[in-house]
Amino acid sequence: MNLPENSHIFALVDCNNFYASCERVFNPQIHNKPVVVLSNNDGCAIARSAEAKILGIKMGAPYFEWQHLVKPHNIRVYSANFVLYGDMSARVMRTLEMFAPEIEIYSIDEAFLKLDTLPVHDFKVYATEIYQQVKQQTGLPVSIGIASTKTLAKAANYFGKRVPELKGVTDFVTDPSVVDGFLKQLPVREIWGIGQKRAEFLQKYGILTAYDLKGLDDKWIDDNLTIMGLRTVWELRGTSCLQIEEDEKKRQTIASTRSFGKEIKSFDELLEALSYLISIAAQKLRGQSSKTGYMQVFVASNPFKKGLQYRNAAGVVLDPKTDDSAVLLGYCRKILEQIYSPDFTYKRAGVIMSEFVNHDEYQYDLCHDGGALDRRSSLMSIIDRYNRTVNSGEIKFAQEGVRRQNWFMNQNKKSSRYTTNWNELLTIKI
DNA sequence: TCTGGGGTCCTAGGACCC
DNA sequence: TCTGGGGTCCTAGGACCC
Repeated sequence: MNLPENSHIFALVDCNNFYASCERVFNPQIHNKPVVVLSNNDGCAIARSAEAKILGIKMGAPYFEWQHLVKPHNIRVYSANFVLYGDMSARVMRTLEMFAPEIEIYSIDEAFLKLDTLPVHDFKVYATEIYQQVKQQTGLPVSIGIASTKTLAKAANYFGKRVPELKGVTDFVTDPSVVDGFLKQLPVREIWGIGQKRAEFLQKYGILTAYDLKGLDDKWIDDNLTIMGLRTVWELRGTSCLQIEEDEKKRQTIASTRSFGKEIKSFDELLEALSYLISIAAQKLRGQSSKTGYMQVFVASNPFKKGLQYRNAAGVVLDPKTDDSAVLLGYCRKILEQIYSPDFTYKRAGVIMSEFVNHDEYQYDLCHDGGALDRRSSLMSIIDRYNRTVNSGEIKFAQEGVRRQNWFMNQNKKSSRYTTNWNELLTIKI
C-alpha cells in the first residue's frame, strides 16, 4: 500500500469492559452472566459486562441504586481488585509490544500502536491477528480502531465495540471514503476530547455529530472550545496533531485519597488514616524516583449528607525536598492539627504531593547533612523492596495503625489475586 | 483638567480523560 | 443505611514590573 508523505497510521487497542473481563478470565462460570465491578469502598459501578449494561446499570451508578436488580438477574458483583487488573494489563501490553515498533500505553486498558512503518498490506487482517494473540495470551477481548489520527482511531474503536458485523476491528485507512459515514453516526459526546459540558454547548447550536463538528469554522471553534477543541476538529478531519508518546512520563502530582467505610470523628483515627495514605503516596513517589517539595492534606465531611459541610486543607513546603516517609508522616500530625475540627464527622481524606524533583539530580544545600539523608533513602528503598516482593505492606510505620480500623474501606466481594500471590492461585476441582 | 500599556509569573478552577 | 480515585492541560485573572 502506498502512503502519501507524512501520513500516519494509528491503531487504538482497547480492552472491552476491562475489569469485568479480568474477573471472567479466572471464573469461567460467569461467562455470559452480568458482571459488575465496584469502585473502592464498594461505592459504585466502574465496570460492567455487556449483559450488565443491558440491564441499565450505568457507569458510576451507586451500588444501592441498582442493588435490587442483583438477585432477580443473578448479577455477579465484585469489589475492585486493582492488583489483579494491573498485572493483567501488563500482560496485554507485553503482547501488543510484539506488533508495533512504537506503542503508547495510554491507560490501564488501552494502547496506541504506530503502524505506518510496518510492511502491512491489509490492516484489517493485521488487527485481527492482534485481537487473536491478546485473546490467546491473556483471555481478554479487545476492540481495535485504525485511522490516520489518534482521535479518528478512537472513533473507529467506538464502532468496533458496538457494531457486531465489524468483529471488533474498524479500519478507516484502507478505504477513507467510509469515514464520513461513520462520523455522521458518532454523537459529539462520544468524541475523544468532548466531555459533558462541551457536548451540551454544541447540541445547543444543533451540532450533534462528529461530522457536523468537523465542518465548522476554525475561528468559531477556537473562540468557543479553545485550542483543545480546535485540535480535536483537525484530528477529525485527518490532520494528525497528537503523536505517540512512548516514554513513560513521571507524574507531576501524586495523590492518595479515600472515602472511609464508616464516618470518623476522632483526631487519632483521622491521623491513622492519613498516615496510611501518606505512606502509599510516598511509596509511589519513590517508585518514580522523585522527591516532593509540597504536601497538601485535606479532610472532608460526607458531601451526600444533608446539613452543614466541612472541608479543610493545609499544606507544607518541604525544604529540603524529600521522599522519606518518616519525614512526611512527621508533618501529618502538625497539618491535621491545623485543619481538624471536633465538631464534624469525616467521610473522606487525602494527601496530594507536588513540586517534584528527580531524586538523583537533587542537590542539598549547605544547611543539610546530605549523607545522612542519603542513608535514610537507602533504608526506605529496602523497605519498599521488601513490601513489593516479599509481603505487601507488612513493614509499616506505627502511626499508620497496626490493624485496619473502622475507617478502612469496605471491600466485601473481592476476588483473589490469582496472578500475583502464591496463596491465591486459581484452584481447579476435578 | 488630563490618569498607559504590555509583559511575565503564579494560582485556582474548569474541563477533560480513564 | 448505601454515592470512587487518580491524573493532565488550559484559561482567566491578579500581582508585579518596567
